[in-house]
Parts: sequence; C-alpha cells; structure tokens
Amino acid sequence: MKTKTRAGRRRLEADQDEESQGHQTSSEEDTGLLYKENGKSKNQDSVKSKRRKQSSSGKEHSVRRLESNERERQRMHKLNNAFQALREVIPHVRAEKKLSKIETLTLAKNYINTLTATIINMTSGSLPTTQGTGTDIGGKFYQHYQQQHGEEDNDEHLKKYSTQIHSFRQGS
DNA sequence: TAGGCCATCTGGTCCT
DNA sequence: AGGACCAGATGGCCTA
Repeated sequence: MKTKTRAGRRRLEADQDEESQGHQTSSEEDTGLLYKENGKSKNQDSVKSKRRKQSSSGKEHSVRRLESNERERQRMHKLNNAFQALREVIPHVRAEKKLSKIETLTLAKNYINTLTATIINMTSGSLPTTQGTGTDIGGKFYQHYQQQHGEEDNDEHLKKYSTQIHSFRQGS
C-alpha cells in the first residue's frame, strides 16, 4: 500500500535523523535538518515562528513528534472508518467506485433530508403520542422539521437526492 | 499534464 | 501536562 510505504520511509528518515544527530544539541539545527530532509519548502516566517516555539532537546522533540504522529494517524484511520461506515448505509448508484469524502457527506445530508421528508409525509405530522407522558413526539418532530426547513416542499429533498445520485453516476 | 483526492506530517490551540 | 483536534503544507496516485 502506498501510504504504508511512504509512512515507513518517513519514519525511517526520522529514525536516521535521530541517529545521525546524536551529537547535536541545538533544537534549531534539528528542525532545520528535518525540513531539509523532508524536502519541504514552507514560507520562512512560519518556519521561524515554529523554530522559536521549540524548547525541548532535539531527541526529546523527535520522540514526542513520532508519538503524536502515530496518534494522529490512528485518529485519521478512525475518521476514515467512520466515513466507510457511512458510505455503507447510504444508497447510491455508483457502487463500483468509492464515494469521495465530500460526496459521502453531501449525499448523507440529502439522504437524511429525504428520509425525514418521507416520514413527515407518511405520518402527516402526527406520530403517536407517548403513553403516559403526554408528549406528542410527532408534533415535536414536525415542529423541529419545520424550523429547519420552513415551508420548503418535502418532495424537494427527494428531487435533490435523486439528482445528486444521477450526477454522481454521470461522473463515473 | 493538470486537477482532484487522499494520507501523512507538523505546529498551534483547545480541552480534560 | 498531555492528548485530541484542527488546518496548512506536501507529495503520491489516478483519471480525463
């Protein structure tokens, strides 16, 4: 997998950095080396301000960095798993090609709107009252929906959703 | 080859 | 204080 290769390469570079700079005591030298080795060309002001903030020793800093990089990777993996789970519950046409993140979010939003509109249509705004509590769920649900969507036509959501699916299909 | 999408790294900021 | 979260930067892969 491309990412593992790249991540592995970068980790290896970071490890080599750490080994080769055992003699270095300046965190500025450390940071400079890191940017050079990564081939990055950030604007100088940003680099300077970042250098200024650095206070721990080079070795300590790299260890912390590697640890937080790992945590960040795990966090992003969790986020991607959540995206995947979301993709699996949204009906869409283009099954042979994975939905992008933006497509997933947009489609999900419209799908929710469509389902909500459908429920409203089916119940005509009056879901059963909860026994004993006297709470009118249907009424509250309908009220909340109206607050969110105003006088918008319920069918409009279905149109939006099917239009979007259609455009994604054309995009494949 | 340009543009879209993505994974990763990174430093700053927020939260517990 | 340390971890979570965020946004910018970078570079790789893929497709039209």
